[in-house]
Amino acid sequence: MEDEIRRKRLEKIETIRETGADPYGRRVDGIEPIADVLARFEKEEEGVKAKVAGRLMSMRPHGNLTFADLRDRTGRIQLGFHKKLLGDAYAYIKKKVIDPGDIVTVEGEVGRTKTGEVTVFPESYVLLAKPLRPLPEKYHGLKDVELRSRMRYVDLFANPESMEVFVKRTKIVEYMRRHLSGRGFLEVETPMMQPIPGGAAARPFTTHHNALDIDLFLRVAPELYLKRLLVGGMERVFEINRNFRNEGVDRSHNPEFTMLEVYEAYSDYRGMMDLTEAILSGCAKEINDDYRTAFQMSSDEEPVEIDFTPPFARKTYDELFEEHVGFPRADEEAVRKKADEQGEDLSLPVPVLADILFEIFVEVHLVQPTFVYDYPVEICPLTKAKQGVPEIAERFELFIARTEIANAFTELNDPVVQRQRFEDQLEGTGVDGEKAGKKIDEDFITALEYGMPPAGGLGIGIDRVVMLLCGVPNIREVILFPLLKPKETAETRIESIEYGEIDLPIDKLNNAEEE
RNA sequence: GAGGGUAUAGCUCAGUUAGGUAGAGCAACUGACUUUUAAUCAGUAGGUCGCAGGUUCGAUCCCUGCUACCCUCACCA
Repeated sequence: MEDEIRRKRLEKIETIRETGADPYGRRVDGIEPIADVLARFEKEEEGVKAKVAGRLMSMRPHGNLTFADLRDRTGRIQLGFHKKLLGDAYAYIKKKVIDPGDIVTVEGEVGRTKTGEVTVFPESYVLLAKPLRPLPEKYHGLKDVELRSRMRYVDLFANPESMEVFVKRTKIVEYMRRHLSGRGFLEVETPMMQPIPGGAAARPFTTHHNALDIDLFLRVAPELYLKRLLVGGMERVFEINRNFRNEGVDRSHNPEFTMLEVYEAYSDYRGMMDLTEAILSGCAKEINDDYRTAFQMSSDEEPVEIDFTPPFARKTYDELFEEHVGFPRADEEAVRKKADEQGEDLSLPVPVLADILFEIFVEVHLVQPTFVYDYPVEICPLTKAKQGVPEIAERFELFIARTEIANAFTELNDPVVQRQRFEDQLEGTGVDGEKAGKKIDEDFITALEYGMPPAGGLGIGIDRVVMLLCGVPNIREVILFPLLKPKETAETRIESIEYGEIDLPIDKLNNAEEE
């Protein structure tokens, strides 16, 4: 069937070529965005001419008049192809040489139909691209979640609500850039390929540089490089870019994801809290024109209203612990007992056990934006301790809809303490064999030894912010091309075999060139 | 990594109650139609029922394995 459609379309392409026209056109000048045409018509109404281009989305023929929808990036407008206006050229529309899905440009007068719909009545049209494949169902669109991700190019034009999410994503990132630039922050780019992966406790992807013959890691965080920039005197920096973590994939985790990291010299975690609140509330207001947004946290729950109106709730880690676990975190016996009831490994340090309890009993309650601050120092190796309170780290995490959205610290700038923390961390990871072979980033320590100003550091997970502000429950819906396993078909199998065969000669060729 | 679910026409979905090789709408094709907007009307065509085995006289349906995706959990942001 699909082949039959393809064959028919190829025949149509031949028909078009026989007339001397090119079914795959070229540059078109003087195109007006559809939204502008509609706005202009609202004002003038009389004698408005328009030249628009886009994809034909639906065609409704009535003999010598055919209505169609034309869509471009700015909107949709109705076209009324009329034999009286088009003459012989109308035959190609009547004979369906022009199909829904075709990309065309039309020029003509704008008017209203009987029903009052603003419509361009083309006096001429030019075919610019002829699809060989049929459009998805015009009413339901492309529903299949897998197909939508794999064929995002179809999803985008078939499902306006999908397009809307990605446009919003861009606007969210734009807003953040603008907001930070306005405060004098410089956007920078730091290495994605790092010899020592640092800045987060996550398993990295490994790769290899052939010419240098060194192993490299895709970064799990830009943190240690951004702090080097603080040493260098770039006092306010941020980066919005990809991080890579070689871990599980689920509805809130993609192996590559986008983080905003911000560092501000002479500030601290309190400053970062204010900044986070300003960025996120401003973003919500700008994107949705409302501080509130509806979000469905899991498939078996009703959507809840998340309210980004500042100020966000601010509660200490210990305060929330006692409130929801039922006893003070300092009560080590109670912590061990409760952890045991949960079947946790009691050989773990008490602060770690307490943190597990925190995750189980507290996080489910953190639905509205809530800053959780003043963490136990044991679970925050890169953080500066609170003045006069050595067991508390100056750190906060922002939770929204039970999910960690932001994470911030008062940065440690004492090179001796930093080295000690790194070493402790290496020792402490003996439990987890995966992390064996981790190294201390000596160059980062060296940088600190040149003096890093006291600073606040902040990380915000962009994908998750987009999920919240767009009311989308799955991270794949906010990433244009999320990672999917290649679909194994007979075709792809043959391709991989062919690659295997040509791989060798290419290798030999390269070696020959080197010598 | 564990458990549950889904896979039928290009798309959206029925269905085979209990095994006898499938159906609608849209899209396509032919025709009618000058104001529709999920256009309408008449007709035509389109399927290896995810892949590979097994049971059976016979499997899209039952069984086993595999693949992809979704959900829940674990790890993580």
